Formats: sequence, C-alpha cells, structure tokens
Amino acid sequence: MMPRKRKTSMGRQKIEIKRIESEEARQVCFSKRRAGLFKKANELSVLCGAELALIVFSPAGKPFSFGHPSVDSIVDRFLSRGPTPPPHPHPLALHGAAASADRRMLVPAPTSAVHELDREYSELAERLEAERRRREALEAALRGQRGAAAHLLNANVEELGLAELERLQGALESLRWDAARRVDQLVIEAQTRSLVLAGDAGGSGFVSTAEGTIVIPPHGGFNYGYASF
Amino acid sequence: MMPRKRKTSMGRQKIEIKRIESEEARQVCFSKRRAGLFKKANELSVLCGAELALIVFSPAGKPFSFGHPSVDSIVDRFLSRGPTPPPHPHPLALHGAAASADRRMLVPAPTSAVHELDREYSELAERLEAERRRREALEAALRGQRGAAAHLLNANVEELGLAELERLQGALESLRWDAARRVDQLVIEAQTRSLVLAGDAGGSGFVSTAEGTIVIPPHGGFNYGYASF
DNA sequence: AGCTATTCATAAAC
DNA sequence: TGTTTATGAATAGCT
Repeated sequence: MMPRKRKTSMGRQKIEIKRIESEEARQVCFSKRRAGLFKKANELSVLCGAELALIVFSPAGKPFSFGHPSVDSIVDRFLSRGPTPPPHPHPLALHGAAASADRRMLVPAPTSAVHELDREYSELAERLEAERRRREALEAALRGQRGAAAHLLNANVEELGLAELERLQGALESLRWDAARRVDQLVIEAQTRSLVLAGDAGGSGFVSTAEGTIVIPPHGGFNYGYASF
Repeated sequence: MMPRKRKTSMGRQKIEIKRIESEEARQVCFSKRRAGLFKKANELSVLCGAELALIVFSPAGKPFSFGHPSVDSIVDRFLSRGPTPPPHPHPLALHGAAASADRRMLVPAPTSAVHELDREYSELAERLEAERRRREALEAALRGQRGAAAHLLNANVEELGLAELERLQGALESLRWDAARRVDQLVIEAQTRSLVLAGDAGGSGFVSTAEGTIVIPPHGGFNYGYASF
C-alpha cells in the first residue's frame, strides 16, 4: 500500500441543479442518474412493498420504464381515481400542501413552470417556423377530410346525443392517432438533426427483475432498447 | 470543545434490499426514501431535460406523483407507443383499461424545499414571464370558442407543426371535458328512464353500452413536451 | 467504460 | 414526524 499517485481525481464536485448545457455531459449525467433512479425505485418497492411506476424519456426521446407490479397496473390505478378536474385548471391554482388534504395528494411537480424555460428555443423556434410555413402552404388543399368531425366540434356539445358523441369519439380517436404519429415524426426529425446520440443497442426491449418489470417499448419503428439498472 | 459526547449514533448501517418486516420501520423508510426518490426524479428532469412521470402508492395505498411536464403527458406518450396499435377505423372499438382510463390533469405546484430557487435565474425568470403570458393567452383563446380547433381539424394533421399540435391538444382537452359531462348527463337521463345503459356512471367521461365503451379521447397523447401545457 | 475523491442520502437513535 | 449523527451510496470530473 501507499500509492504515490495522490490526487488522481477531483472527486465528486458539488453542482447546481440546473440544466446542463453541454450536450455530452448531459447525456452522461442522464445515463448515470437514470440508472441510479431506477435502482432507488426498485429498492423502495422491495423494502417497503410500495407499488410504483416510473417512466422516463431521455432528452433524445428514448423511453425507459419500471413498474411494480407493472407500469400499466399502477397507471390504471392512479388514473381511475376520482373525476377529472376542470378542463382548464389554472397552472398555479393549487400547491402541493393545499392539495394534500385528501387521498389525491399531489406531490409537487416541482417547478414545472420553471422547467419549461430550460428548453432550447433557438433550435425549436426554427423548426416551428418552418413547420408553420409548410402547413400554411398545404392547408387549403388538404381541407375537408375531417369535415364531419369539424362539424361536431363546432356544434354545441351540450346538444349532442349518444350517437353523435360516438361519432365524435371515433373522429377524435382517429385524429389523436394521427397526431401522435405526427409528433413521433417531428421528434425523429429533431433527433436526426441533432445527432450525436449514443446508440444504446441490444436487448429484447424489456427486462424483468424479481419484483418489478422494466419495459422499453418499441419506439416509432426504431429499435431503441436498453435495459438499464 | 469536544466533550464526552461519543458515539450517540450508529450512523447509517448497511441494509439488505428485502422487505422490511417491522411495520413501523417500513413506514419510516418509505417516507424517507420516497422523498429522496422524488428529489432525484426532479433533479434528473432539471439537469438533463428528461421528461418523466413517477407514481408511487404507499404501502397504505396513498398515491404520490410527480411529472414533468405532467404525469398525464408522460403517461399518454408512453401508452400511445405501446404494443397496442391504434383503434383507427371503428369508433366504438374497445381498448385496454389503460387506454380507456380517465385522466386527470395534475396541477403543478411551485414546489417545496425540494427545489431551492437560486437567485441566479434572472434571465430565466424573464423567459418564464413570457411563457406564462403566452400560455394564458392560449387558454383564454381556447375558452372562447373552438373555431380554432375546428380549423385545425380541417387541416391535415400530417402537416401540422408542434405549435399547432399543442393548440389542438388543448382544444381537445377542453372538448373532452364538455363531452364527458354530456355523456354523464345522458347516462343519468337514461337511468331515469330505466334504460340499462351504464355500468359506470361515475362521472368519468366514458360509459359502457351494449356495444362497447364510449371513450372520449384523453386530452394528451401526442405532445412532445416542448412548451406543453 | 473504469477511478476516486467528495457530496449526498439515509439507518439509527432521540 | 422532525432533528442529529455517522456511515453507506451515488456520482462529477478525469482518463
């Protein structure tokens, strides 16, 4: 013993909790902390028998999840409680403490309002502008496909009957799916442009642990997949 | 000084990751680790811009959650990519419980001690204000009438940009709420007439009929989170 | 991907 | 449930 190589490392340094600007450092940090987070989530479920679900999208849009007993069961249980609050809740209407009275305790979504500012607008603004012009150019020509749905939208919902509501539902389901695909497309385009993404590969897409299940769902035709933890 | 106060604590001891048998110890551990887990989740989202949702049920069944930008948006994004293909064609197709569950908008809270707001956020605060104004203007517009939404419906979704998709999402969320209330109302009327229409008339936005379940598509599902609402 | 020095989280005890 | 203490863990900066 008695290694002579004293300070071979600066050791862990204290950091501020704010967006890491360096893309590379951010990716590294994400990988490490994601692993740590999933580990902790698993430990909590094992130690305390708590049921939980954790879904994480990497900055590049890759999905990771962990659930005990499963993500679906937890999500279902969570979503099936109580009626939906008003359609347009004021973002700052409730605070954690005030909302924690009954069973629907709301653990702070610490800082959602602040987080939104951390986004890179320069790159995004450019994209939005391009998309807007593109849309305007084609909008007129592509009109009419959802005429029926548009009609229902314009109608007073309070006047609709079950039959019409059913048709509305169908139209919205259809629209929602198209929209989801459109978002996927935009995301993929964005990823392609920013590139430099570490390509985690391998794995069947999901891995089960003794107490929970980590599932990496197929992602828009790309075979992302990484079993962490 | 350094009196005789020797080892008043054993300090942290290493523990096995297995169920804690003592009910009391388990509860204490849960509280501490839950706080730690949420803190880590928040840090990950801030540091790396990752979008995530965390739902935890205490051993007693009490729910806690955290989402950035919101639990709903993350869950919807996750589920929309799931193995289950889209119910495109048929309006009354049945979906899994997860797909048909009602969603609640979780109102983000400006947080507790988890997030110490350092004052070096002057620049960010400025952008926050702009963002808030933009959001409020949008909400006001959506409250007005859905003409804009109908406009978006008429456009081909494949040509929409993120901004339009976001507006569409907001409009649909609003519509869904109204439609859900309308369905509930119809169900109540039907029950009054002794017509067996509903199994779950709990005011959740969907109702079972002989042919299936009417589901008003949830508000989210396709937002990628860039300045989402 | 590994290493190491530090910061951070937290098991115990009060 | 909150505070304190001492130690086990997680991880930032490098290579």
